[in-house]
Amino acid sequence: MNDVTESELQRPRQAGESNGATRERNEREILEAAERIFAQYGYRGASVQAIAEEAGLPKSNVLYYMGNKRGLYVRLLERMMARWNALLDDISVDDDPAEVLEAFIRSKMQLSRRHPEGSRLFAAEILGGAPFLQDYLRGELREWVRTRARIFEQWAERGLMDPVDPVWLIFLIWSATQHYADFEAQVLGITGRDEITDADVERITRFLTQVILKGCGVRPPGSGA
Amino acid sequence: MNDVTESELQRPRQAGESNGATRERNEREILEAAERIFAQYGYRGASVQAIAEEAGLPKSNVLYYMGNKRGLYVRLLERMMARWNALLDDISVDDDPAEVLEAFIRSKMQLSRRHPEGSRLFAAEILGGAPFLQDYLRGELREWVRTRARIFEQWAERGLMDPVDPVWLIFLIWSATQHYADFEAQVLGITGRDEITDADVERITRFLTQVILKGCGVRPPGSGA
DNA sequence: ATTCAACCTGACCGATTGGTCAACTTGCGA
DNA sequence: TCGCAAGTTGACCAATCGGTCAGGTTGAAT
Repeated sequence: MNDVTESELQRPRQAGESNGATRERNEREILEAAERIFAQYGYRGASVQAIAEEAGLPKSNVLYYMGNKRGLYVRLLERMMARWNALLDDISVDDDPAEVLEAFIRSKMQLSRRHPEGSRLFAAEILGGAPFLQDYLRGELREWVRTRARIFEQWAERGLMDPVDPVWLIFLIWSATQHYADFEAQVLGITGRDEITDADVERITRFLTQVILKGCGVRPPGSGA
Repeated sequence: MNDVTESELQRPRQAGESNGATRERNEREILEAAERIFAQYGYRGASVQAIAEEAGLPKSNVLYYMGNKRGLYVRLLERMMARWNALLDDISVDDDPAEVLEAFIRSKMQLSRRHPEGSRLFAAEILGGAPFLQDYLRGELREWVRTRARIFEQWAERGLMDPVDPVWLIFLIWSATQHYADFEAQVLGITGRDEITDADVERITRFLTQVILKGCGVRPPGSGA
């Protein structure tokens, strides 16, 4: 139909308002609310009405900004994928395995901690068979895993770590770090706490780093070449 | 109202049928179908209609047997809890840590493999904040974890393993083993396979056993006292 | 003062939701 | 042959679903 970018370039375009500020603010609040609701109930279980109430807006207004439920959901998934893709973006065979693995565990933990709803949204999508993420899993993410796996293998060849299957090692780290966001209710229920503190996250990070590094025969950082 | 057990004892009770066989068969098929649907869509996202179609029965028939959606869901959760409770039911401080940990990892992997839908159902429930499982998590399951954790601690005191936090160790094993059922779509998408075979499960089990045991300083089985 | 795009929203739509109910069939025991 | 509980199911209900739309308000630019 009409190319938005072009028409925006042709004319100043924003009237009836002091900027794109209203849109920006409302969209942000809708996205936040939707992330919570979708994470809690899944795609089908979440209703636009519930998202609207969470955002403190009429349902019509939510649909005005987001078009439809499906588009809103996909937009949230893409936002989360972008956050994930930014992780461990540049590692090389010449890096120190211990440092890289620790950085991976740490940044993954922080991603789950900073965006627990996004993390749960992702988990719910995959739990349901990943109907919207098939292409991403079989494309971008597969490549991401492959390149890292190759580096792990080379480390093993150089004797810097045990010859464990690198893909399953990545899955192990993924699952362990994901757990504290996705199954927060379980962790809290069993430990008897009422929230996970920053100190907890730090302890968990250290625990996972220690066990996983030792478990695949990587010497801890700073123990020389 | 009426005590079913008593009236069943007073009279043969089953008429209009050759046994309780019809009920048994239909209930089994409904439970199977419901497990799949609830696992895929979550409690809210699943519809009784969808469950009925999956079971090949009219919606009315499903409700005739199960009463209502909520009861059906709770029944499935309880069935899965019973399976979980049967796990690692009797361990002692005097057992070999390596053997116990390997048995734990192995039986947990097999539980997830044998009942992938039940496993995903459980995961979806917890992901949504465990609205139906609060009591279980804060009660039975907490005790289960505590008693095992105490044994791990004693092993550490005896120098049979590193002094790692036993609760987080249990969570690590839980999350790693759970992953292959819950995020099967992700594992398949990334590895490029179209199913997880028994051989895969065996390899993953060995990988996890090796890394986790080594990671917390447990000597592999058979290396003597 | 007029214009106009952005913003806002109640009313409404057909479809689907969980659940009820009454009428029906089935088939063994007496 | 008849009684009777178990089993079966289509019709129906109010509530909610995702989505549309017409008719409004707002406010900077002209």
